[in-house]
Formats: sequence, C-alpha cells, structure tokens
Amino acid sequence: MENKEIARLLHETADLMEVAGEDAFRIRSYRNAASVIASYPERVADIVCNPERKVTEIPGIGKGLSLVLAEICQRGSFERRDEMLARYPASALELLKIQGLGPKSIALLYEHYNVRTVDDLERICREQKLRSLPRMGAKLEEKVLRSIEAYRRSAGRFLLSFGRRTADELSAEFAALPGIEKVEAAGSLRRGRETVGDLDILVTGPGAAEALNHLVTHPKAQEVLGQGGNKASVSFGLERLQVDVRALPHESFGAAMQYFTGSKEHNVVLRTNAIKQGLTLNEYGLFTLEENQRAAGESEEDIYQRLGYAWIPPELRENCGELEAAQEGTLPKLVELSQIRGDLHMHTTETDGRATLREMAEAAAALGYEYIAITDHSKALAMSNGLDEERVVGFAAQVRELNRDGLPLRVFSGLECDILRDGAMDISEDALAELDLVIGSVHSYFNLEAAEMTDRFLRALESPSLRIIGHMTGRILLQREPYPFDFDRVAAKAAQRGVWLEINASPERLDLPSQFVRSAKRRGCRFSISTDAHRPSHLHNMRYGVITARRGWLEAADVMNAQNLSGFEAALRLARTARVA
DNA sequence: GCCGTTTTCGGCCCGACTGTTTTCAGTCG
Repeated sequence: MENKEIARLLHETADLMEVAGEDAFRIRSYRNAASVIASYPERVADIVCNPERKVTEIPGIGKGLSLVLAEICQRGSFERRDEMLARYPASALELLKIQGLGPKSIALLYEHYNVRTVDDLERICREQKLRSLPRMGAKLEEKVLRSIEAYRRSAGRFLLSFGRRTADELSAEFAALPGIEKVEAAGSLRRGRETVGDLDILVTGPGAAEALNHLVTHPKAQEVLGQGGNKASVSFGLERLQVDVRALPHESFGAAMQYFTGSKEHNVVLRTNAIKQGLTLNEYGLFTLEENQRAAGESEEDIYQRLGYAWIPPELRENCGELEAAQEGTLPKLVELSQIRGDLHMHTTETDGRATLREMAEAAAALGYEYIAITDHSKALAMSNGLDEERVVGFAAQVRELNRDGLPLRVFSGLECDILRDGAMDISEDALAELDLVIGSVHSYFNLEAAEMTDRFLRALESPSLRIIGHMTGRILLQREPYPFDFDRVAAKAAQRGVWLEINASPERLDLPSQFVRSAKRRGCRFSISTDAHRPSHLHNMRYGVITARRGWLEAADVMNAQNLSGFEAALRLARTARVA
C-alpha cells in the first residue's frame, strides 16, 4: 500500500473519531501521523514489512500507531476504523465539508434525524427541523443551505495541481510505451484554470492505441466509462477524476490540441472566423470548404497563422481580447517561470512552517533563486505562535547577521502581518520599520459587510511599512468563497500607494484570481508571485502562481520578483523613500 | 495517540466569534 493511501485511511478515521467525540489529542496524533506519512520519502509499507526496521523511527509514530500500520499493511484497514465505520456511515465524512457544521453537530443530526448524506441534511434544513436541536436555530439553517449550495458547485472539480500531477503521472507512462511520438494534456488543465473537471490527454504515434489499452487496464482506473478505437475514458484514482485519452494521427495533433484546449468560447470565434475565410476547423485539421483540402493541422502555430493570428498562449484562450490582440500582433510577452528570481512569502518553524530559515534558504537556492523573503505570521494568529513586536525586531537583527554570515542566497526579513478588523496592522509601525518587507493579510473577520471590508483594506494601505497585500480575496478553492469587497477601489489605492498585490501560488488559493490580476494591472498595480510555502517542497508551487499571472496577462516587468536582486533591492529602496517623503 | 522527561505522567498552538443562550458549546483559523 502506498503512503498516500495509508494517510487517507488515518485521516478518514480521525474525522470519524471527531464525530464520535473521542479525545482531541488522540485525534491529533492520527492526523499528524497521516501528514507525516503522506510526505515521508520512503514507502512506509516497506518499513513495516522489513524486520530490520521499526516504523517508530518515523517521528509521530509510536507504539499504538505502529500496530495500526502493521494492521493496515496486512489487511487494508484497522480495528478502530472498522469500529468507527460500524458506528457512523462513511458518507458522514462528506458532511464535514459543509461549512458551519462540525463533528458535534453531525453526530447530533445523525442521532436525532438519521442524517447520513448532504441530501438528508438539505431536507432537514428545508423542513426547518435543524432548529429544533439544542443550540441550533434558523440562522444556522440558512447558513447550512448556503454552504450546501457552495459545496455542490465545487463537486466534481479538482485543484489544478491535482490535475497536473495526475496528467504528469499518466503522460510519463504513455511516453514510455513503444511507438508513442507525442503525449500532451489539453483542456482546462493546459489553459491553467484554477480547477479542472476532467483531463484530456492526446497521444500520437503508431503505438497510440496501446496508450488507450494502458489506460483502461490501469490499476488505478476505477471504472471504464468508454473505450473505442480512438478514445478511452475512465474514472481514475480514489478521487475518480475523469480521464479521457485520445489517439490521433500525426497530422492532426496540432488541430486536436487546439480543439481540446478550448475554451469553447475561444474556439467558437476561431471557427466562425475560419468560415469567413472559406475554411473549416475541427479536431482533425483546418480544411478548405470548397475542396476539403488540408490547409493546416500538424501544429497549432500553423493553424493560427493560416487564420491570420499569432499563436496564442493557452492561458489566454478565454475569448477575452486575446484573439483581437493576436490579429493585431499585440499579445503580451507573458511572464515565465524561468524569469522568477525569488520567492517573497514563506514560513518557518518560528511560526507554523515545518523547516528552519536556513533549510528554506537552501531549498530556494537549489531552485536557482537569487533571493527570498521570510515572512512568518504576526501575533494575532495565536494558533501559529505569531511574532510580537519584540520577536519581530529580534528577527530583523538576526537576518541582518545571517546575511553577513553567509547564506546560499540573499534573505530579506519580512512578516506576514495580520490586518486587524479595523484595518490596523497587528504590529506597531516602529517594529515593522525594522523589516525589509511587510505583507499585510486578512486572516480573521471574513464575514464583514463589503463596505467595512473595503474600508479595512483602504486603511491598511495607509501603513507606511506595508509593501504587499497577501492573498487578497481570502478564497480557498473548492472550500471557501472570497469575501465581498470593492476590489477596484482597493486596487486603485494600492497602485497609488505603490503597494504590490500578491499572487499567492498555493494551489488551494491562487489568490488573486486571474481576472482580478488583469483588472488590477489596468489600474497600474504591480505584483509579486509567491508560494506561501510552509515547507521546502511548497516552493515548487511557484509554477501555479506564474500560470495565474499569465492568465492575468502579466509580463515580467509587472512582477517584482521577476527582477534581479539589484533591481529588486532598488525597488524596495524606492518604495521606502517614497513613503518617508 | 506521541513525546520527553522533571522517566511512567502530564502536556500537547489557543483565542475569538457565532448563534444560541442568559453562560457557553461549537466552529474556525
């Protein structure tokens, strides 16, 4: 059994134990073990089976969990999990995803009304029975109904990062088969949408049909949804992501990539335009209407060119002005991952990160970066052991010393400072002034009225030390909606104050959303793209931030951390003197 | 449940809001 699967069993059991009201610290141990195992470099099952090894060498695994792991490896489950599943239906796990309902309420609903599924829950709310339970009322009913709606909207969609990993895994397997020429993922994944509904993988070469076979016989294929000579479709993995694989003739590859990358709106315009030129475009190629002669098809470039367009980067293909720009030759030269010189938002063991400053610096240097900023939390985020004024000042001094000491790259002292309810910064300006770079973020009071939230940001923008606004909309993809506020007003003031907007590259956030990025750019804003890494491996998420920036039409000049070290330092100095003046 | 002892038991990130009560449990970050 793979680590990920073991981790899933532990997580699931921990969730059910919570519903059962078991000891919170025991539950935490299960969760902690799950997270350690999920990111453990070795297969835990191998260690369990190896008589020379002990799983207790893994931090967070003691006597109890080592027995659990042995049982999991032996029979795929363990006693406490079976016990929990006998007591509560597995569908109760889904109810935990409904915002506003926690384990206690779920247990209560199950005991009183036998609520097992989201549908059951919706019915109970509509019948106004929820309010009859202790400490529950009409407002909660409304909130739960709203949450159910949001939950259903996100159902069947997956994070971009998850789609990417699955596509990479399958593509590598296909590419290793004999007689395969090209393997590429198309669809919304290729456009870099923040969530994907399914995967479209295109394959060419004499062995392309073998790729279809490989897919339908894949051990992770849960169900074969369809299989023909040119296309196979399965629901893949425990998450049941739908994967479509298409085998194509060599000469159609570009046309198919164009066709299946979309978006629908983009393609409609392109096809309409083709017809006006006496051509027809489909997934097999571009053909003349009159004689059905092939005009293009092997590459996307040829197709766009033949129709009078420059090739359009997939991230822009949403029919939002990219087609006109491609005709006029005014497409932006989009920022690229290789142009990123530093990462400006990350955490360490000082607060809720998992690695030390030096470990993060070394990992960032290994990525070829010239600089990073360490930006741990401020004291308002008590749960993460946030820094108070004294620790902030000490940290700034420590970083100055470390830079002299020799670090693998330049480290800027920073802080992710909470923006309090009234828009004040959580840390005094005197202390903030010691730091190289201050990010202001909202982590509390998400449910203010739009006007109050807008004022909160506008006031925060008055802070002379504020350099960047972090993950501005507060959304968590597939989980939490952004809070309402007047984005344009805040962006306009940020531009005027010279405060940069962060594009948070964490795959769960991708915040700013790309449409906001584009509109802020029009208002004169500048940006940083940062991972918000809580461990070294998170630094790799930069690619998703860059994709989001590209979808927002950003060029390297718009992105502050695409500047080299001296350029970036100059920008920091400039910002500081501008504030003092 | 784990961990680290002050080595076999006690601590484990905790503060604040919300909606319900009329003093607080549940949820969230």
